[in-house]
Amino acid sequence: MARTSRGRQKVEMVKMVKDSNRQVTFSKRRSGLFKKASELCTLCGVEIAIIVFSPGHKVFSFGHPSIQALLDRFLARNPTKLATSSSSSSAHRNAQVRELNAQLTQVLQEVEIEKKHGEELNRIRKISQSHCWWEAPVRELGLDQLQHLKAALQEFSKNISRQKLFLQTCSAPTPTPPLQFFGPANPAMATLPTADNHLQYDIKNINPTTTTTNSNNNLHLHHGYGSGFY
Amino acid sequence: MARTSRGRQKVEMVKMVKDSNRQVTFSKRRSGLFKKASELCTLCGVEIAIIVFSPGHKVFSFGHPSIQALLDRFLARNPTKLATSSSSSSAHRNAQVRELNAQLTQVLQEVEIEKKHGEELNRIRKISQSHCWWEAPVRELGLDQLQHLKAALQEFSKNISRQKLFLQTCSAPTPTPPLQFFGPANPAMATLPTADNHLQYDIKNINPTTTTTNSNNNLHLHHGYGSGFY
DNA sequence: TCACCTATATTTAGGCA
DNA sequence: TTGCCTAAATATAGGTG
Repeated sequence: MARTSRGRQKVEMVKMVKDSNRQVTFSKRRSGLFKKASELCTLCGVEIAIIVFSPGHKVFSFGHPSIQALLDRFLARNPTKLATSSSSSSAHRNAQVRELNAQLTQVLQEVEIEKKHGEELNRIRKISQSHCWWEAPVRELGLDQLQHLKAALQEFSKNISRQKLFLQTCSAPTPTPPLQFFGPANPAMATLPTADNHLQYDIKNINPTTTTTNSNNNLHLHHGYGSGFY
Repeated sequence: MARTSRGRQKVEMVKMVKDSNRQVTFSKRRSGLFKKASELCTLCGVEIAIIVFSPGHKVFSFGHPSIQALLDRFLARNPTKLATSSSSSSAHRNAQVRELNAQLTQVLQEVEIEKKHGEELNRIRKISQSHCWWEAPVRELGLDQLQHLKAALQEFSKNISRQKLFLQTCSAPTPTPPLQFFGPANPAMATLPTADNHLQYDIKNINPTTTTTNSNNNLHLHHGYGSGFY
């Protein structure tokens, strides 16, 4: 087995840059957090409420025995000083809310567009990289690829030599010779593999022993939690 | 000293019977929970509020950026049927407006980030293309570049041959031979870009870490939390 | 209650399905 | 999104001061 996993990686305590990563990490760690909370509930018989506003504008909450009850108790102890200024008329108020809603919708659309843009660029970059697979360390290429590569490069080398001779002979601003690097003109190149069959060497990992940790679960039942409304 | 510690013991997920143990465990696990929460805040840029009623009838709370704000937002989304409905309508209204404002601000920030991201990707792409000049048709290359390229590729060709031989000799799943394509050994290649200077922009490593856990370091600053009043 | 120690028990990052 | 996998990073039980 060719070292399938590098195991858990250390991660800097900085906001994760990549959106997908952040999402996955959020998901995993949120469930971890809620699990810890539920364990604390059962082990120590305490009451806990957790509210999380996700990056995706969702609300997740955990509460034992009930969020509402806990919030009520908490608010009773720490009276909120909600701004009861009642500054403007009801109509004005409604207008404000509608305005904010409109802005929010619009901006959310912008976010969507920008995200698509970003993903598109990432995609392009990835393609561009896979197009440049020979840039990767040789050790990552398969034997077939290496043979192809060798043949192609020798052919190419000859072409280059000719080209160089041609240029030296002419000594004039290059008049666009009929040569292309990796163009379809070169049959050796036409069959070059693309970067994604690296894994030929992988040995199928068949692990009959299901001794892995996950067979016995649900020791600690999660006290009802779920995403909030809206 | 004979066996000072038996290490961490497994504990049943039931309420701990011994009072002192329960206290200690509560203390430890509460701080662990808050730490996890703060990590989640930092890593994923989310907002979290936690309220814990301890077995000793105390209240501990964690909140980033502020419990009050988070509770307001939560209550704005999940209208409570609090008995104290006296000022409820106006207060609730205010909470709603604040919620919308908060969302709006957050989303505007995201737009900014996404835009920067997009620009950054464009920039990288441009650089990457200019660095990948050998990908372009040969006709577009200058003499210097061609000579460079020829030398580099011939060297590479030799590497490939060696590599191939190695593989044929071994006939075993490649145990990572000590050969690299663009290693520093080849001076012609030394100036060629390696594929991984794309991401420089997101490496802001500010970590004065002292890795030992003992030194009481605030690596991940806990967004102000502490015991609530009473 | 908190800090520190050791030796384990858990969690989880990054890949993959 | 969720679940599974591996290997490494953390958390933490139990003990001591």
